Amino acid sequence: MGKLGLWQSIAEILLDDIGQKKFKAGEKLPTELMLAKRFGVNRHTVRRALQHLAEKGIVWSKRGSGVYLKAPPTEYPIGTRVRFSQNLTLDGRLPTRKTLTLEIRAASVEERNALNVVDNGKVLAYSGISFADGQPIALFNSIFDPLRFGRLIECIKVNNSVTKSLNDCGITDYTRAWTKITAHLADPVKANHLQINDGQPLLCTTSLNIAPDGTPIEYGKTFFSAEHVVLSHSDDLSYS
Amino acid sequence: MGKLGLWQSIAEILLDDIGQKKFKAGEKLPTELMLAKRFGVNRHTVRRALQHLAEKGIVWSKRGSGVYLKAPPTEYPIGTRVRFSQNLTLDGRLPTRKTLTLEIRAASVEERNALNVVDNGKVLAYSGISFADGQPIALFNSIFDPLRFGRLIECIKVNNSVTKSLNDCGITDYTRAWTKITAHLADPVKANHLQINDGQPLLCTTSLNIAPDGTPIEYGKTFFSAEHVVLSHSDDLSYS
DNA sequence: TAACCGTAGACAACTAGACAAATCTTATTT
DNA sequence: AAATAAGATTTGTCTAGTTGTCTACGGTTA
Repeated sequence: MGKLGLWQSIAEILLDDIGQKKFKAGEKLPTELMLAKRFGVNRHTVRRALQHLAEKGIVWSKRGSGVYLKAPPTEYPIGTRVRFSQNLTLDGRLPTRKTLTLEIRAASVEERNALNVVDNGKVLAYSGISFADGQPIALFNSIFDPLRFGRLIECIKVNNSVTKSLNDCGITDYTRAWTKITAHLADPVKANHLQINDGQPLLCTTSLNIAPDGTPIEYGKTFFSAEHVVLSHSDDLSYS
Repeated sequence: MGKLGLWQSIAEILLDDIGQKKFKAGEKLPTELMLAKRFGVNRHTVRRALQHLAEKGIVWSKRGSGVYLKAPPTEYPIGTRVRFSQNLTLDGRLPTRKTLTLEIRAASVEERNALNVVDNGKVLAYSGISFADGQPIALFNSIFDPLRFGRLIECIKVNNSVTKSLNDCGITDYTRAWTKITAHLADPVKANHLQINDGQPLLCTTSLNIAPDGTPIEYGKTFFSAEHVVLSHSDDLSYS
């Protein structure tokens, strides 16, 4: 039966260290060279051990920066109670978001078609990263009509919540008109943001939210890390 | 199709933005620091991307001032690959299908939990490939209770239709209780069946169909080629 | 032999920080 | 109102540290 390879032993020791909480979640591990010196092996051997941990989703490495301990690999079923017709909200976990862009800019063709309003070709674009318990799980991109929701920029800066900000702009209710779901491979930039390896699968939802009177409100595109998210849907839920 | 570096991806995204006319000609682009924050990378990486665009004569930079868009943006080719739109509530039920397996076998844990019936641990498993226009679109896998639907094997062989066969077994109506959507990478076997490269993304739906009285009928798992399929969902569709 | 493991080195890609040079903004002075 | 000065911003350049990838080589094992 198997004698343990050197790198497997190292992986186990590292796992042990992690289990004993010698490293905090999200923190940087010692560099490969330091680990190599500590274990008295070649850097490549350490790399192999780290690669193993990365495949198990325990650590995540950022080129030029270091290897980081991932937030606990909790399952993120986006609950069975999620209503597809509304924005997906994470319950039970601490949802946070980080803004990447929040600006009024020219609309792309796609955006122009979705929100047919757009008069002078400008849209309000809000993009960022969604976290659950500190783990990035999605890249979102929301497009609004700046004429109706110009105030939204300031509101979002304060509230950090779209629903609440829309409320401040007089939209008390909106519903999901449709959702399209596709899958893609993560490009390097998205992978970097989501702290996954590039080439990993992403779930992509494209959707349109409309007001009760049918006018489009928000055109959104969201990329979920398939590793962390399961989209679920039930027919017999009531959409209010 | 080599792997893209980070800066190459960023250059591509910027090119995309320019093509989509998100920046006007002669206008200043966001500063390197802003772009770095947006893409979640170091300023130097952004600089590399900008340098590339500068070499292509698309932008020019002025020290102390900023980076400016030079050429009038060329219209971006709206790359719309024609894709199959598949409604979420109608799984894998596509024009032609090819049977891979049709047998009664031991149930997996997952299947046992889904169809809580299963007494002696056996299930009726029906798997195959769905085609559209000769193009393989999805790999489906349906699980039934063999006690209730033992005759299904013969029916399916004749009908080549699940709905019709269930009808022959006395099930005139059934509805989708829930659907879970995930994304995975194609393993070599699945890739081969779907005639795509392995490592390509797959959309995976797991679902349960139930009878009007709530008893589970079919537990299904379908892998769609993300390259060819878009799952879509609208609230205002009538499911009948 | 063939496959695998570990060592070794070189280079590329990315991060990080510091500083210089050019420009822009703003306040102050004339 | 115009010119000037000071400070902040922005791009250019440099050095250093870290991870990713590639090639090569020897030893062990099946």
